[in-house]
Amino acid sequence: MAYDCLIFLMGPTASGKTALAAELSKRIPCEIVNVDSMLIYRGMDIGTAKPDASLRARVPHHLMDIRDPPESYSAAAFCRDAAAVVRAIQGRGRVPLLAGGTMFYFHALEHGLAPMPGADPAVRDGLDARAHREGLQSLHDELKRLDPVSAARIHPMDSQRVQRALEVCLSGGRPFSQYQCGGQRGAPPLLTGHVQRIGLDFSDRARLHRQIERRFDGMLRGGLLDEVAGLMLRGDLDLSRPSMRAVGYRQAWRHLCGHYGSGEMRRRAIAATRQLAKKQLTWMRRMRHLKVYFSDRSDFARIAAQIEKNTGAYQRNANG
RNA sequence: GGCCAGAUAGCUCAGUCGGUAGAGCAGCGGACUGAAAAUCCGCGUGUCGGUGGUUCGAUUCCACCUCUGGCCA
Repeated sequence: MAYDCLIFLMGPTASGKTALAAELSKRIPCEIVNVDSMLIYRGMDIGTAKPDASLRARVPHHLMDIRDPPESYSAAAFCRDAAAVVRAIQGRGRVPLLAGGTMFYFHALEHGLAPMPGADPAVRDGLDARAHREGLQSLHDELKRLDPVSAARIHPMDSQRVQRALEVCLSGGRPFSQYQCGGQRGAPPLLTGHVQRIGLDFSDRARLHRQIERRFDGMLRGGLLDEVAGLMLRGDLDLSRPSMRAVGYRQAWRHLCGHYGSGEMRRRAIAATRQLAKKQLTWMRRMRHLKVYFSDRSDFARIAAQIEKNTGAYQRNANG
């Protein structure tokens, strides 16, 4: 037997994705594929609320602990990795359970990324230096010359998008916007099979906020500061690395450097987590065919049973 | 008990020579094509501590009261 389907499980931070994934894995022969840009890092366990060893021993987890903290990753790399892993899981006759909170990765997986030049560290460094010297407006002015369509769409102060667009123009020789339009038309879909999209949220924002606060305090008790102190001791990290911009890690890092006290660190980290959750919810609101459950009003066993039933409908003979 | 300072947005505070007020942070909404836990855009949410007085009009001036700091006893 095999399954011609896969499950997306998404939700803001602290909404209970891991708990529901654990419940699902008891009922459905599945393997979990991480869809979170921070769970990919080895040695970042406490602040990312990585699934514990017992769950990872019971159910195979993919795309977790695949990078060292000084390295970077990307949506495109994720799409390639995830597509391969999903095919392999389907080949083993199991259901891929894609779970995480990086909504851009879910979006890229479903809608594809137009083929175009990838990130080029040398070009980025050059653009960073230029932005520092001449200001962001100057970069945007140059984008206006090279790619007026993108310049009109990207706000001059949006440093990362201005730089990315310029990076593509400079290293690809064609305007960024030209790669974008139509790029994904001819590309084959990354995934095959019916997708069940499950979202988690709280019935009211204040409850999510309380949960975020409780969870961060738990991380502090669990040794978050020791974890970050250990990362600092490596000597090959700084706050410009994507991994060290992670919510909680960034504030702990600054606290350990003496920028502010522990109370201020806690306050800022919790606020940053709330802001992250809010942005995740903004993505979720415009996702189509998403079945959203309220974590604070739901019985995860019951949800899992419902999803198990839906999944059964996509079971087929392996030779059929 | 006396004196002084303060009381304005959820928090920290600015301001109004008398015409009902604005910053930062927090919050809310949005964008998102190889950094996405990133990077941006938009929005001020208010018995100006209470009661009275002066005034056409008081958050602003005056008196008293309450509370919070500080100093003196």
